[in-house]
Amino acid sequence: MKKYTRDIEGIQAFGTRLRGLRKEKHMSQEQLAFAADVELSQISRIERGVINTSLSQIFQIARALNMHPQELFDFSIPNIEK
Amino acid sequence: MKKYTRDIEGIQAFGTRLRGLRKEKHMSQEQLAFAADVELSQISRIERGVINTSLSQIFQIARALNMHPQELFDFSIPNIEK
DNA sequence: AAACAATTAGGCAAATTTGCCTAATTGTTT
DNA sequence: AAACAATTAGGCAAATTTGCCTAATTGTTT
Repeated sequence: MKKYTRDIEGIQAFGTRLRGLRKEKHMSQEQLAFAADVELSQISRIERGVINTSLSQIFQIARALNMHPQELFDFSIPNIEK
Repeated sequence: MKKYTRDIEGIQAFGTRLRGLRKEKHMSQEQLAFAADVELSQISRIERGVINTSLSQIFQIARALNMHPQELFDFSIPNIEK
């Protein structure tokens, strides 16, 4: 049996961060989805941390928010200093 | 027919960045793979930009390199200021 | 409270990733 | 050049993501 381990905490932290940034910009999930060319339901899944999204969607979403991908990762990681 | 568009340039830039960081740390792909708990062939695919890897593997690899995920995205994005 | 907007939930199928593997190619050291 | 290490290439199957969709739930405004 294959193991598909994943960093659940990181995925959730990312989702929370995304939600915060989207709200700061006063965008609805639908607006972000349209701008990023990503499905509305997918934005919802990412923000809730139920999905392990892809590098490409990270770039697409960052661009839709008009920010650098690094900003999406601007939260603390245990035992790692930025 | 479904379209699975992707940001090829971003994916390749990320791979190039990862390779640079790994070499800076004098690690082989095998060492990085072991430390990140990601398959060796997967590291190879990511660095070559042939695959659109996941958020979780980004976190796993960053941790294996002992750095914040933001560092993996430390390259310029057209028309976006950091 | 009613009406509306926004978000969540989840099913489905196709596309893609990922782990596992072996072989081939390329790079490095003696 | 030979020997070895490192990387690339790619096939396969299972797991997962993603787009597309409809319905249910939650939040907001009047």
